Amino acid sequence: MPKPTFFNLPAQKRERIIEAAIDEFATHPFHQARVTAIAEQAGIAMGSFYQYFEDKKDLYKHLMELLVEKKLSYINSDMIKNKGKYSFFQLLREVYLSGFRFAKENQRLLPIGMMLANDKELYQEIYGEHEDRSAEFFRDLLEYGKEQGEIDPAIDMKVVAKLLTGMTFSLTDFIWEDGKLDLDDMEIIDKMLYFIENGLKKKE
Amino acid sequence: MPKPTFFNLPAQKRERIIEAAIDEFATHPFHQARVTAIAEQAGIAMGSFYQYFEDKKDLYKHLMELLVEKKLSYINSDMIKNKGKYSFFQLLREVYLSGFRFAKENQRLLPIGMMLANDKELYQEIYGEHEDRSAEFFRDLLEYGKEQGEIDPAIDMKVVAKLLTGMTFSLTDFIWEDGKLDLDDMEIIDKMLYFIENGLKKKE
Amino acid sequence: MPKPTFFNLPAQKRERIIEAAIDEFATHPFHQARVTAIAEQAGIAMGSFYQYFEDKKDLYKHLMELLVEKKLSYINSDMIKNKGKYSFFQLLREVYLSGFRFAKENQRLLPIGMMLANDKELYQEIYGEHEDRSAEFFRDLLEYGKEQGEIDPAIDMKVVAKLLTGMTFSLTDFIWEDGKLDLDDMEIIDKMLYFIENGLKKKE
Amino acid sequence: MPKPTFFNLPAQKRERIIEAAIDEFATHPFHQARVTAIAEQAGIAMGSFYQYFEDKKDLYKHLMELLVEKKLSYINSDMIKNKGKYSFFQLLREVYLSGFRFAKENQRLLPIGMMLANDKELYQEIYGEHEDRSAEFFRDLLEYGKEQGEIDPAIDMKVVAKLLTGMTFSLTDFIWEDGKLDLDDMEIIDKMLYFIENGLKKKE
DNA sequence: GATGAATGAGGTTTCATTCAT
DNA sequence: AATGAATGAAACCTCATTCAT
Repeated sequence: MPKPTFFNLPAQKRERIIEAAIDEFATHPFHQARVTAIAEQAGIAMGSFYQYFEDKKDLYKHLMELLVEKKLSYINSDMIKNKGKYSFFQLLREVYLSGFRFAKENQRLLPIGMMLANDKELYQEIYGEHEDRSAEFFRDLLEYGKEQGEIDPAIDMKVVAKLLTGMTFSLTDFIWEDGKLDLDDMEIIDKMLYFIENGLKKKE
Repeated sequence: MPKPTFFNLPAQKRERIIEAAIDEFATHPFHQARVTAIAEQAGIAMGSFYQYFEDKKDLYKHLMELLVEKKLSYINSDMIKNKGKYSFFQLLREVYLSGFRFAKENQRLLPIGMMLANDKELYQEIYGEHEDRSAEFFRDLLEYGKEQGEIDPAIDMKVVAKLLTGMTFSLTDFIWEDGKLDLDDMEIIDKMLYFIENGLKKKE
Repeated sequence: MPKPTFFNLPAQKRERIIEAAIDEFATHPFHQARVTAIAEQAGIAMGSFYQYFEDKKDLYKHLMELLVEKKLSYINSDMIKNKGKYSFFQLLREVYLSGFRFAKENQRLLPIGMMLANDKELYQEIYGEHEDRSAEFFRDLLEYGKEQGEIDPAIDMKVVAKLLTGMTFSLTDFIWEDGKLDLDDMEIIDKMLYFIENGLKKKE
Repeated sequence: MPKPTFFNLPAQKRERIIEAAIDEFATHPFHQARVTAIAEQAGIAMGSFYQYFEDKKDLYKHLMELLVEKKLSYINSDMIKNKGKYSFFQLLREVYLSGFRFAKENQRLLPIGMMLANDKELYQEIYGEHEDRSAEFFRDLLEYGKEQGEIDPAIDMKVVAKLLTGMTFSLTDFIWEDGKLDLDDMEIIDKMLYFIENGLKKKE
């Protein structure tokens, strides 16, 4: 929760600060990231920084919120809201697709999330104890697929929810290690789904 | 590479140092880990540390090598060497099983690998540019499965290799977040393989 | 000296500022006291503060003057003015009594004076080089007592003046450490004077 | 409690540090005193300071202990131990005399104690809640005087103990404001005691 | 006159690494 | 080879004061 001062800032300046922060946090793990560098790069005085934010962590948390918000905006929420009209596999495709699109268009942001994911101590401070949101999301989705009778009942929901989560990370990795793959978005997603679909769908 | 002095140390002392290092690196990201803490915990003088290692990173690299070595020792290498006698899915099962066993018996080590995986800067310094060993390994394995005619030819090797890698991370996560799953080892692995097998195997 | 702006302020606002200042200076030594805290508590903007006062010290000095003024108002000035009609010991009693009453009714203010008394650097800046007003006051009083023939001529004026001063501090301390003494005002004063009187009065 | 490192230092260096600390703390209230200044003046690196002391407060506490220790060494402990052989007033004289001697020979140290006495917050952190040691000491002494039948029974012990304490402060003040008094030590003490003795002694 | 953002010097503390014994 | 003290570059953060509206 940045201080009110921050939100009263002219949008342009606010943006400059956020950009600078992203640059720094994307290239350095939290404890290695320097407030000084951010202030400098944003063109503000050290003192001003602390007029906007409680401290380094405060800015970091804010950044995380922005990212989540941004990521959510990539999901075709129409589709999700009207679940009923779509098959489980269509929905899954949409989810992966949006994740992929987001990652592709915001490559700079990827490391930040990745780093946080691995600094458990920090992660807890920010999101509290509560468990992996991603896995939870997939479990709901799977549950839906089951209800629709699209999923092989022999499948273990818990295990697969976790696996699907792991796969999104793999997806991100493709982009991160960029250039090593010459397929276009749809293709990757479809190849992936082909595999998943076969793995999950009800056998007749 | 640690200095010769290190290897001349009585095994017991060497071990104490390694243990101390593991403790520290398992609980703190590289830059946050303190050499002082390691030396203290190992019961050696600060000065001695630098008689054994070039610097902090030197010790870290060494640690990584030890871990890889240890992990490899968990693989039923017999099976792998005599690939020919086994089906692709049997081999895959063996791979996951050994990975799982290692993780379960060395929970303390998991965070270290995880953290490294996400500090790309550090990762490169240690492993150079060369790409993900894990994915490479799976691609070889998949290739073998294809040759054996066990895998659906419509499957994209590159993509799936990456996915299989991602899944091993998910596996590790199960253990890390410990206690949240009430299945025993085999069961988890088998549920996972059931999904994978359906996804990959040749349709008739 | 506060700027004219300050004195043009509506009395109520002026008071709010003074109260806030007292609160801050009573709980923190001068250098530790924060202008920000005062402004905040008084409900004025940081910038306004500097429209009223030259700087932190300016406000502080002003505060001191107010306190002295307030303290003086506790003395039964009638009695002092008409010295001639009273015995030295009656006057002394009056002096201690008024000091005590002031302290008791303005406990909040005590620490401020105490702190200043011990920050010589600050003290000088405020009161200049000139010596302890309190001791001076007592010396005059003693002189009077001597003239009246009430005081043992063997007594050294300078020394005792200082001692009487020290005693007023002790008095203040009683109140500060509040509750540790179960006598009422008069009683304390009288017990104290009993001692002093015996110490000073002319032997026959 | 400075770190062991500090006590392992060559006496000379240790002393240089202590001297530097005294210089700084004698001229600035605790929060205003700068570690940098101390290190510089002592001729050690900033880092070294923190190898010797936990932090600024750690050094400060240590200093206080040294001072108390030093002050105690000024008391003619023989006399105190063999109370029985001396009259109350002789003992009192000894106490004031030693306090005076200490103050006179360690003028530099006086402000430190004074400042601490008025930073209640700090005082508590160092000496805990427990009440004024000085007053306690005098109460014991007075009790002794009473038992010996030397003190006017009408005297209130609590009140006078506090007053005697206040007087020691006055004494210190004489020295602090140095040069303003042209009597020699004994004389001051004796003049003071003359007053006190008359105040306290049993009337016949 | 009022506001509140902007500034930046300055302070404490941490820690990897070097040095001298 | 072992020790442990010495070093000093940063890093974060605070706050009195100035500035621009």
